[in-house]
Amino acid sequence: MQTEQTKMPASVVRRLPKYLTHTQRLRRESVAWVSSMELAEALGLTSSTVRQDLSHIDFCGVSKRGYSTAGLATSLAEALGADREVCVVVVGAGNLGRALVLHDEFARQGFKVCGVFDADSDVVGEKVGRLLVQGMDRLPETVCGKDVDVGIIAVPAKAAQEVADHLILSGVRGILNMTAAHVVAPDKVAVVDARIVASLQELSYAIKTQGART
Amino acid sequence: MQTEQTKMPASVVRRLPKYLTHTQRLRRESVAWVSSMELAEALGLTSSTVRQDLSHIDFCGVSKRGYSTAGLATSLAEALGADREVCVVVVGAGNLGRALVLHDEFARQGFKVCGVFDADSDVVGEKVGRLLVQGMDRLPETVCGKDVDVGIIAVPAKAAQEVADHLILSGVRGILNMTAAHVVAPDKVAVVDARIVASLQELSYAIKTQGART
DNA sequence: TAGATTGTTAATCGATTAACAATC
DNA sequence: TAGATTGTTAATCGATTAACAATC
Repeated sequence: MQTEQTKMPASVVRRLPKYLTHTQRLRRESVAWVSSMELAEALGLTSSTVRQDLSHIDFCGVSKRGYSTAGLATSLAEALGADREVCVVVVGAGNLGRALVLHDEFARQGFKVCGVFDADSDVVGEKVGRLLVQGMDRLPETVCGKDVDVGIIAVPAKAAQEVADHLILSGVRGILNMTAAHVVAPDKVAVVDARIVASLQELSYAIKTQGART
Repeated sequence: MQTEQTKMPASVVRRLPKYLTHTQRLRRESVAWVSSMELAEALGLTSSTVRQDLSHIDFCGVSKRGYSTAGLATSLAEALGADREVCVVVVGAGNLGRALVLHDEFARQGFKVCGVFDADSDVVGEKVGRLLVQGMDRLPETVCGKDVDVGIIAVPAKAAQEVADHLILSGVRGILNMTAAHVVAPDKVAVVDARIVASLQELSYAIKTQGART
């Protein structure tokens, strides 16, 4: 059981969203209890890994019954910081950027898109959902004024670092990088890569080696 | 140096796209040689990890000079299967699906979108770029007829498994899952999660614990 | 040549799995 | 109660890092 001061291992943090998503679904289906074995089965893990992972959050299971889905969902959300609204901005109003602004799943999981920006003055002023595309010069005031924690980079790869630098100067504390480029940031700004093309390349490798010995 | 029969560790495969992207960029910038230290520096790794990783591909560096960017890019592409065109289909013609169909980066890295599908008959027939949205019943013939290796799931999370089952039956060998739901597939079909929302939740955790001891 | 950098072996570190006492 | 399931400790496994001989 985790005291608020220590960080969980990254490997554990990366699995927590899966537990959360699945537990929320069980709740919607009115399932009240779930065991480590059932979670493992559903998510392709071992029950041992599940119990180890859940021992990091501030929540206890019950012998012979497992974990209450209500309590588990709440604790997981709290552990991840998914119990509060997180404001994000999207930089890049191309196809991908627009899709992210309009992505329903974000709002449903507590991520609110508070602004969309583009360097191209031709698209500045266009409407994306309820938002207007703004010029990059407006980024700092939006980040400060609306308490934006996260910036999403959805521009061509070659502009990724430049956009990251803008976001960092504007004061975001986390960056979601949708490009294939590596982005450098100071320690105080967390960077996570979404790696869409890289994921396809992983698949390409997996397909190529299907049948080869492990 | 890797013989074609053994698979590389997943941890290595996940880093190869980063080496490839960076090396391609160096080539564009007319940089002919790169050392393991330079690669490590640029990508946030150690030079030891870089040398270990590159020892898995069929390519040798040169003492005192490092790796030829031309040779490295070619070998990495070959190792990943990125030297041939991979046909993909996108299932889901919502905002995200459409954005992926139109995503320039795919074509540039050798992924060709050969079809886009949706279960909603209202959007079937609409145009996305040069493609028409097709009904789900057309999926099997497209996958077979056009030798499609990969299906991308870009539908609401609750329909993810159903779409995965369609793709599997149609004969794809890999699935890129853009939803938060876990997707189950037989061993012969590789699944990679893009985890956009999960990545935001990772960031949310990182932000929440910024300043906490590691 | 001297010095820099590779490829590889050995050491360390961390993550996963197994095992089991505690418990409801 | 008996049996199932947790939380945790110990064992295993794999990934990363360090070290260094070989080499250009």
